[in-house]
Amino acid sequence: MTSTWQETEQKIWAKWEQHNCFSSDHNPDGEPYSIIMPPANVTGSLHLGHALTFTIQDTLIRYKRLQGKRVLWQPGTDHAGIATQIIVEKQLKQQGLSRTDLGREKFIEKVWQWKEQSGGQIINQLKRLGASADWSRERFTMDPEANKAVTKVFIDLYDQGFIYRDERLVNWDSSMQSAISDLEVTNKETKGQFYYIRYPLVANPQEHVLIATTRPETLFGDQAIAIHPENETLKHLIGQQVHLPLTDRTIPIIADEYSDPEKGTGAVKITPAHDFNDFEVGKRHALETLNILHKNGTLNENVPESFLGLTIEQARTEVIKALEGLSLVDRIEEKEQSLPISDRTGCVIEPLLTQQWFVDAEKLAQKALEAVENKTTSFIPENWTETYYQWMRNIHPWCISRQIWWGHSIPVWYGPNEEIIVADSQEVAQKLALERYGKDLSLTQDPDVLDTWFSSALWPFVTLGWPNHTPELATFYPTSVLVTGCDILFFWVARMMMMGCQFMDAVPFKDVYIHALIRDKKGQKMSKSKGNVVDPLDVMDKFGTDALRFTLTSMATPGRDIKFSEEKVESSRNFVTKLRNAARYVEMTGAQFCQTFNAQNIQHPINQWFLSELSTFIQDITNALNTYELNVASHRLYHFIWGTYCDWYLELTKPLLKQDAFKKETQETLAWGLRQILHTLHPIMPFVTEEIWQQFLPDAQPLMLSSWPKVESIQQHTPEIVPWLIELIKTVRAIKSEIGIKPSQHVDLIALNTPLTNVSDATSYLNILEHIGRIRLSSEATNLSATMPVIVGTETYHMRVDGLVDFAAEIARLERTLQKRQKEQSSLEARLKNPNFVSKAAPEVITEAQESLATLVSANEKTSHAITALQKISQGQ
RNA sequence: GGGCGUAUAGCUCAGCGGUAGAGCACUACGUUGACAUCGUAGGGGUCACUGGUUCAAUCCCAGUUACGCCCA
Repeated sequence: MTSTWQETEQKIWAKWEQHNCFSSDHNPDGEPYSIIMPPANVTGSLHLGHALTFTIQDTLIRYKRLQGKRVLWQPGTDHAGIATQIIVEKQLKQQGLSRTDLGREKFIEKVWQWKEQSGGQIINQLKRLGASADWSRERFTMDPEANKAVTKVFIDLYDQGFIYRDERLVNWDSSMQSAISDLEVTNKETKGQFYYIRYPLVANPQEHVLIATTRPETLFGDQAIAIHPENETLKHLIGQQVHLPLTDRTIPIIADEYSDPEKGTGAVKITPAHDFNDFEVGKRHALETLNILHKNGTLNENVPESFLGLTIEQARTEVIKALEGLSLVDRIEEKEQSLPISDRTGCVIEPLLTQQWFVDAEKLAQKALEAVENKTTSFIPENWTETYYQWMRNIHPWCISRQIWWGHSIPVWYGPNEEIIVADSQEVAQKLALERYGKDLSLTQDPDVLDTWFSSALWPFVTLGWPNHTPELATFYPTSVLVTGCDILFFWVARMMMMGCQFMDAVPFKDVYIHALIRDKKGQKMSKSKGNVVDPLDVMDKFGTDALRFTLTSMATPGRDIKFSEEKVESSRNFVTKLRNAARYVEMTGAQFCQTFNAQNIQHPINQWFLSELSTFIQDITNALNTYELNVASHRLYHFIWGTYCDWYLELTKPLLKQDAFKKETQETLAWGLRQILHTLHPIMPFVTEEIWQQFLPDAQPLMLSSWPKVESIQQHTPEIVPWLIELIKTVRAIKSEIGIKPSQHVDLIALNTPLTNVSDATSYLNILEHIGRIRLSSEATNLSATMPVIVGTETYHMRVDGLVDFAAEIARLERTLQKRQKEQSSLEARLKNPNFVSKAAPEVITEAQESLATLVSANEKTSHAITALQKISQGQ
């Protein structure tokens, strides 16, 4: 049973492909609607987060396609520089090789080979999920066209002064030996030691300044001791020199507000080349930067020889040992400290002074910031706007160079004295050099590559053909909406905004829909190390893709994380089954999907009632999808299909179909209703809806290319008799259940005054009551003392009960109802008696209150009477 | 330190200025020709706490408590 999903889904997918359903050429005259798919990481495989984000996108795309829009969902993959390089390097390592053994060119070749063979499996997984992107337009961030665009962007930004090279502190991952983004560093709280060290004063070596540090090994790079200028106990030392232990250097004691008198000893060592804060202090006081680390994280020649080549950990132990030998360690305390860890390799990040390329993000951010301020681009939910502002207004220079091999090369060549020549090829660079220096020079290209996000930032327009002026670019840019999780808001969204505003002079998307993140059942983040990862492919195998998709959309409430559990998917799977069974019923009645249905011609109130329910339903779904409320849409679909369509309408049609006069129109309404359900459910559950569609219309064009229902063409008239009928059946069922009569047992209902008296086709209702409610209406006068009261609205009917009946249970039930309603009644009465309410509340609120009070009073009277009557009967027994 | 958020039924979560809803779980009954992956009926909540605004607060405002996420 469970293994059949995959097969059915594959067949449907094949049919879609056969009909070229994914192409963006459909509806050529429609209004353009486009979504850029966040490029999936080539190294990735589908996880639940992907499943959520791509289900949302696919739902929107399918919805808009049905609405007749000209849609483009642009797919692709991302070369994921660091991640991919790490994977390929690992593979090499298994063969006992390193990338340097291969050399750069051979290594890159290997990466391409890997990409062709095992990269991009996620694309097939996305197809399994039903993603209806225009797969013929699939792009890769390392495509030659993309590379040209990246190069052009670099050169243009350089020429316009947005890109510069500088020696600065960067986050250095010493296992990878590359700079990484601040966004790829996580600070982790760990237990560490706080070392109190004495630095002897030059003027009087017997006296010391006590400093506290978590990083004693960086002492060799110290350039000063800082004391807060208003630190009463220590400020007399400012201006003196101290002897830097273990070296023959002396360093000054300076005044700087960075030193917090409350923290540590109030005196803090300043190591500009190895701490971001110290770097700033150093700049303020024109201190030198002395780098003491090799690129692999060991100590370099700027430290005494005995420490040379030690790792940081070793150096820490050795430095403390040496200082203890000199009696310069005052004490060591345990201390919580936050340790910067590389998200990529898990190793400790060192701030390291290196030459890197930077984007002046502050300058580039201006237009991107304004675009959100003036609502050219809006965030959904809105509160992300504040987070975006916060980051954009405090943005740091963006370090875009990486010391790895896999990625877009930096289009820069260096002349003899590291003179910079920016050009899109070696030839051009040589030519420029010749022009500039008047002679042929040997140039070397910058060995670094660009941050992967630099190229992804261009994705919205590069995938559409930029820098060429393609028709796609003209049609689909700016894109309609970007759908993504909040975790890449800064990495990607902000940067696309910057690049789009800069190079297209227009925002890359009008809306940014930020959805929740997925957690496990207990609300914890899913991670391989915790072993709580749920594989969406397993879920799809077990419950079907539609069930997974429906689960995800029904839980996609903006601004709230999703706790994922299998039980929910199970319940969605049951929903799929329910729909299948309903379709089977419709088929069994002989109903067919016909093109000529006209809702206005439908005569029977049951069918009219259903059509009117259907029309508000479609309106609701349309509204919900228009406002990205996929959870609202899902719930409405669930309750309409299960509750209104299956539980009531289908049941009501059973007796109706037996009547020749209404058989045909009932069949038609039934089938047409199902058809509208398929259209509206299709964006969320594409497979089962398509399957049923083709069951009814095997030769038609796929449901995927059909059209969204129009509410105007549906009858809006609501016959009141149907709610009365439903209410009557429900009440009788409740009474039966309460007093222990089997649901299947027929009962007589003495009803003198019903809406049926004025209806021409009363037979059909009597049939319904008989078949669905097991109720026979009777107007025979009878001894009311052997009956149960049945209150429907403001009328009381009498149910004849023979044999053993539990009057007490019914009295209790009625009393429960009465109690609840009386509470409501008195609250309404109190409100209406309150002069403030009557004078201040809105007139329609007052009218509404008066009306509901009147209804309540009447119903409560009926109920009280019924209770009294029952009490009398039971006493008389 | 700055920003954002959450607290509603046993669980997971909707909702909203007019005293509460769903799914799952639970209880009872049930094969009426779509469906037991089901049907019918039912039990279950001081809407975290304290103030304020209002004719009216679960909802708006302020504070408190607890928990989460992001940035520094």
